[in-house]
Amino acid sequence: MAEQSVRRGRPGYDLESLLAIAVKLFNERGYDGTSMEELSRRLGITKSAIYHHVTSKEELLRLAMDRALDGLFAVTLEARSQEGRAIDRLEHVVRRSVAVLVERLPFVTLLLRVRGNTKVERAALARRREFDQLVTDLVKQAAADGDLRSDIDPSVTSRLLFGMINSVIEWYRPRGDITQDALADAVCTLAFSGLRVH
Amino acid sequence: MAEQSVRRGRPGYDLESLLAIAVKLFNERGYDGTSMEELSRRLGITKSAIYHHVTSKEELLRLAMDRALDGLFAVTLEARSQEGRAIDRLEHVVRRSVAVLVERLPFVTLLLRVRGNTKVERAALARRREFDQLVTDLVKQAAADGDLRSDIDPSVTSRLLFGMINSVIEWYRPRGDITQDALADAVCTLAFSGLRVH
DNA sequence: GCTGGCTGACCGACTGTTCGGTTAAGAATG
DNA sequence: CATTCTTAACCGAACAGTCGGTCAGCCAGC
Repeated sequence: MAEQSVRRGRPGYDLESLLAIAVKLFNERGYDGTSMEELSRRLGITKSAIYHHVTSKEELLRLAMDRALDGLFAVTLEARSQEGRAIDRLEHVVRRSVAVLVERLPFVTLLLRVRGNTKVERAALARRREFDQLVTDLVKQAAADGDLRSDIDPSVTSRLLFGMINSVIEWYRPRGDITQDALADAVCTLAFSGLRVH
Repeated sequence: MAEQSVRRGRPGYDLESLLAIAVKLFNERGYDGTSMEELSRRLGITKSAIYHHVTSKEELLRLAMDRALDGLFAVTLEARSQEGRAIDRLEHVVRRSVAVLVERLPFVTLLLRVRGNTKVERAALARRREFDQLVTDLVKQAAADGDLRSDIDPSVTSRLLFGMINSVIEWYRPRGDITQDALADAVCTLAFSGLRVH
C-alpha cells in the first residue's frame, strides 16, 4: 500500500492538497462568494501562487465536480451490469450513493450546489441528469414489477428519494458518531419502509 | 379580497414586482453570482433605479428570506397551539410546510441556499434552525408515544424528512400537472409508509 | 404640482488573471 | 565532500474589467 513516492522540489501545496482546501472554502462561502484573494489567505500563500497549480478558478471547480461525478457514475456502471429484481438493484444504488456522498462529501456538496452559470457548470448538471435518469428508470421498473407502490408517479418518487439522500450533505459530518453504514441503513429504512410503526 | 389600491405617480415597478423578478434571477444565477447590473438589465431599467426601491442588494435578500421565514414560522405557531398525538401534528406540519414551499417557492428556494456569509444570512439561518428544532421535538415526542420507529435517531429522522421536503424546490414547478395537494400526499405517503409494497 | 419612478455619469474597492523573477528541496556530477 | 542541475512551489506588482453603490436632476400621471 506504500505509494509514498518522494516529493521533489520545494515543499508546499500540490494540486490535491490545494484543491481540498479550496473546495472546503467554496462550500463554506459558496463558489461565487469566494474570491481568489480569500482563498490565498486561507492557503497561506499569495494569489498568484494558486495559478502555478491551476489555470483558473473555474478549473478548481471542474476538478472538484469531476471527482464527485466520477464516483456517482461508477455507481451507475455497477447498477447497469447487475442482475436481480429492480427493487434490490435500486436499494443497492441508494446504499452505494450514500457511500459516495460520504466518502467524497466536499466534492459532492460543491456539485449539488452548482447553478449552471458557465459551460463547466452546465456540463456537470448534464452528467447529473444522466444519473437521475438511471434512478428513475429503476423506480419505474420496480413499480412495474409490483414491488414499489404505483400510486405515486415514478419520477416524483425518485426525485423525493434522491432529495432525501442528497440532503445528507447539509448536515452529515464523518467525525460524528454516525457511521457510514448506519446512515445508509437509516436512509434505506426510511425510504423503503417509512417512519411510521405499523 | 380587492386590495387594489390606485397606483400613483409614474408607472413602473413597485417594490413587490421588482422583488419578484430579483428573486427569480437570484435563484437562476445564485445570489452572489448575480450582479446588480445584470438585474437591472433583466428589469429593463438602470442599476441606479433599483436603489430607488431598495437601499442595498442585501435588502433584496433580506426581504425575500423574510417572506419565506414568516410562512414557515406561521406553521410552527399553528403546531404549538395544536392538540392531539405528536405523529398527527407532525403530519400536519409536513403538509403545511409543503404548502408554504409551493406558495412561496422562489422565496423559500433562496432561503434554503444561503450560506451565512453576512449578518443578514446568519440571522436567517438562525431562524431556520429554530424551525428545525420544532420538527425534531415533534419526531422525538412521536417516537416516545410509540407511533414512530425508534430504531433511527430522531434528529437523523427529522433531517432526512425535511431533506426530502426541501428538495421539492429543486424540481417542483406549479405550472406542471402535479397539484399542491397531490405533492403533499406523495411526500406524506413516502415519508410515513415508505415506497415498498407490503 | 406633487408623488413616485427613473436616468446617466461617476466613485472607490475589489475581481480573476498575468508576468518576471525567486526560493527551497532532491538528484546528478565532479 | 561541494557544486551544479532540475523540479516544483512561491512572491510582488500590475493589469483590465466588474462590483455595489451614490448623486443631481429629469419625467410621467393623478
